[in-house]
Amino acid sequence: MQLDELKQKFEQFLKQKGYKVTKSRLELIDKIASYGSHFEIEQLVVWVSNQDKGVASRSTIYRTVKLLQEFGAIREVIKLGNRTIYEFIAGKPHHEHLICVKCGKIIEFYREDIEEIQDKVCEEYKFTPINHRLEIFGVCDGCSHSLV
Amino acid sequence: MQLDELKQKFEQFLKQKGYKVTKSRLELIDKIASYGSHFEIEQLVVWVSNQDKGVASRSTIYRTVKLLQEFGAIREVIKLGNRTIYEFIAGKPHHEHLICVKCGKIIEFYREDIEEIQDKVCEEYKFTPINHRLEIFGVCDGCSHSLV
DNA sequence: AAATTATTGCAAATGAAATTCATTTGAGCT
DNA sequence: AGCTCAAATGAATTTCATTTGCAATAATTT
Repeated sequence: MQLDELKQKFEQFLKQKGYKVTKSRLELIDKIASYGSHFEIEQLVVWVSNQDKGVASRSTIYRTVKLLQEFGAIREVIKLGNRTIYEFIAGKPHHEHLICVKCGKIIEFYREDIEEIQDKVCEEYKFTPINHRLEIFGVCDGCSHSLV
Repeated sequence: MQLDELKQKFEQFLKQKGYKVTKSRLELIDKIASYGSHFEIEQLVVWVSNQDKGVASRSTIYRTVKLLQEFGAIREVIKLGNRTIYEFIAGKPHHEHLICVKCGKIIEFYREDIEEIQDKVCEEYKFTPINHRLEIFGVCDGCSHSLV
């Protein structure tokens, strides 16, 4: 999906919810999209506030991230200790994560068969799934060869 | 595994690490074991402090939960928002969770095939897994019939 | 039993996230 | 364009879970 298209959809979403289309909100989509796929809010705050003009304050960033989650462009993907890592998922197919506990590297993968098994499990328990998250913590190839 | 056996192993663990075997530590294992399989630290703090004698203070509980994680008797299983739900896993086989977002009910399940697929994925990425967590959020059978 | 070292409990500090509130801005209306 | 009003913003403050510093205490070591 094109970023412009996404922004249009976000505008629609906002209007439909009775929210307002503001500069901050639209600019934040840009910023988040160009930040890279995974981010933590506090990093984003620092990064955004170091940019030319103040796109948005810390509170607005927190609020907008929530909105974007509601909209579905963003997802909380990794929760490790007290850190929350978000991911920009707009238009991206669903996937899971391998997280290197040494260097923090994040590897994405997708397995249709895991999805299918989950569906079966949910059916079995008459459970209606909304979303899921599979986090595999471990050591990546690079780190397993390093001596540190 | 018997609780006494577990406590013995925990003592060994402490000694081997150069930590001390204290009353609080041993009593906290008892308390956690009898609390039920899933718990949040704050609940535990309240529950424990309402018991006869003060087994341990809030800080000691936090510190001991960390120790027990290191020892392997406890695991952080669900992270939702800013809540962390722990599980007493000593001697329990590995499993994943379905979490009802309406009533908070937690259903455990285990699928050998999911484990196998994960191993394959890790092999593919030359990733050495340490642990993993699959959380499926959704609505349980009971809640999907309720009108609330 | 004295010496050594880790643990405890309290209070204070931390840090992420939410919230308050005065001010500003967007959207609809004329 | 100007008016109105509800919603959004920014700055500061608060909340809440978790962590930490430190003096007192308890567990090991000798």
